[in-house]
Amino acid sequence: MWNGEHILMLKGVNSEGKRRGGGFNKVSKLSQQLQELLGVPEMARTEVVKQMWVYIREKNLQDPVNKKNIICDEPLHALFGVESIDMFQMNKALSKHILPLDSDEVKSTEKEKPRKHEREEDPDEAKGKEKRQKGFLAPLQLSDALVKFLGTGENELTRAVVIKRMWDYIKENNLQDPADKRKVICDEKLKELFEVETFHGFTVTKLLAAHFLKS
DNA sequence: GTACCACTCGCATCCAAGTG
DNA sequence: CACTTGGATGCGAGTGGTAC
Repeated sequence: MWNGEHILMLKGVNSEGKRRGGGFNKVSKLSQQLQELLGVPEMARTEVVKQMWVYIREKNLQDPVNKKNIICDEPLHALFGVESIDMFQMNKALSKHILPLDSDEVKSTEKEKPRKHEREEDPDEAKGKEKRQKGFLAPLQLSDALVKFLGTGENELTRAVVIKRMWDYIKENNLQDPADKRKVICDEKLKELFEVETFHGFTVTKLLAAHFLKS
């Protein structure tokens, strides 16, 4: 028979059991109704499904004609708002009752990662002018063309800020290739700046490199 | 020589049970 | 066996000036 190991092998998980962190395994917060049904406030999505099936079999709620169909008893009816539900529909319906822990306030310790904000508020620039930002955070001199393109008059920005602005612009003007959103189709302004028709999202920094002048 | 950090999206991954 | 459904998550892709 197929045991867990075989399945893991099939799934491409190596023998050391190194598994990618799956979103399914993440413990989530349950809605009030689901909490009442299952008796716990938090559970991994996979566990929820499992428990639902335990419950369904206990109560014998499967439609004998079509076992994929589940006849809702009162608690389930309250939960899903329907008389019966297809097993796949149930997964969909369940998602309304499985909430990210984030929505609950800071109960867990580590989940909070306001790294971006921390950095935005990084006081280095405000307080310690003499302490120049380093590496990626160091502001760079922009080419005239890039200054003109950005249209803000700023001639010194960090790489990260420029990249962000670029993507803002790309999205605003809907320049992403719908077939592959990593591809960008240049409009006139971009063509002028980069002198290409299209470019790959990853190469933005490469293209931009020509517009960062060494000081 | 190497780690650092920012940006973006696509993809594989995780699991359950029943059907074809 | 492969396929169906749900969706969050982590990785990987490329770049590069600077500090260690």
